[in-house]
Amino acid sequence: MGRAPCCDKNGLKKGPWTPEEDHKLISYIQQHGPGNWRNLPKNAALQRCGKSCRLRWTNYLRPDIKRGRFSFEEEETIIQLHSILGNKWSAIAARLPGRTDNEIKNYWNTHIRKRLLRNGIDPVTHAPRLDLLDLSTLLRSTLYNSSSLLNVSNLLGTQALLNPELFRLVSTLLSLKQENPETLLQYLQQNQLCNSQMQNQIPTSHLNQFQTPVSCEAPTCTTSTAACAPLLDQTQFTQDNLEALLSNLTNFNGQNSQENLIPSTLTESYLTQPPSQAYGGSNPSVPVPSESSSFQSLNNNGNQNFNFDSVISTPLSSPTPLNSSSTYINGSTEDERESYCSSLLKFEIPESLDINDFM
DNA sequence: AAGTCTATCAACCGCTATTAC
DNA sequence: AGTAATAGCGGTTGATAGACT
Repeated sequence: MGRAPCCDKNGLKKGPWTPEEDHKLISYIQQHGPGNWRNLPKNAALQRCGKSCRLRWTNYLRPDIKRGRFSFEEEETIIQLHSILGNKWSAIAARLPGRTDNEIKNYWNTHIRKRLLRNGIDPVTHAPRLDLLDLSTLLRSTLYNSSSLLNVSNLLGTQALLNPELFRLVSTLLSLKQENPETLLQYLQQNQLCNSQMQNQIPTSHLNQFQTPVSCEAPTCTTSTAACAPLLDQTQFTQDNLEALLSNLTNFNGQNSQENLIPSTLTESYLTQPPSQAYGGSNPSVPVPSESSSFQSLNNNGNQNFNFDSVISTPLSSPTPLNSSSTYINGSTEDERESYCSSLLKFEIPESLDINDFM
């Protein structure tokens, strides 16, 4: 137990301040200045504790407090400072003249935090959330790399966060594809891409998908039990097959947790990426994400209709530097802010995705 | 129109750091 | 140096307004 609340003593008043109380407090501080909060209530004839008076003054009555909506620049500053300082609201407030730590904290919790989550960013680490990522985008990029050099190193940044079995499998497939597609085919046939572990982890519907030549469309959910049947007929083997296979093998992140190949402990982890890289932009403190940090929206169904084309485009530069003069604009709509921040954050999660699950 | 839900934010609580004695 | 009081901070709560059904 900590110290007893000061306001419990002497039956001091709690709760919202009345205009009369505000007037008393303002008048007293105008005459004597702030400070000596312990004696202030008595001297100002207020039935409040000093702590309450200090809070009321610093958070609400101070003449230099800026009221009203946060500008884009203020919002951007808060995000950037938070990525560096964390929940050091007073330190952040010190960089935002006229804003109080309490106000910034409230604004963070009610607006920015939710927006970051909606855009696939963890508000604590400022890194993309692994459980919102689409690894198939990464793999597809590698698969279609015109240089034809297998760039597994692109994957290394995420390797540590993937199921090791999955990563090994994908790496092997890509390696074989690079060396010789026929070798890859043999590998697929020999392993049937369905060892005991994979049988348990890959839904039947996803495996069955590869019994058809072109598989980039929505998987057909069948009740077939032939999960371990040969996945590919030699005559059917195409790059599309491989792509679809990879996409499905790596597309479980957005699905229900029972089918998730990523260990549950890792779904609470994040990419090992410097915090500010999640945002992009020209500001040195906001590096542009690499190709490997493209992300894909989860579709409305959450799992079935997989769409490569929803990959988020190359990041834009931050529209304004951190300390630029204000481009806005109090009074803009939430949608406009959303749009602004979406471009700032570079990738987004559909509204239909229930971000409350991640809060 | 009434009831319910949701978002917001002022204010409080509990803890740590700092200061005074 | 040790102790108590005070200041300050961050997390949380709860009242309320507005949106939704």
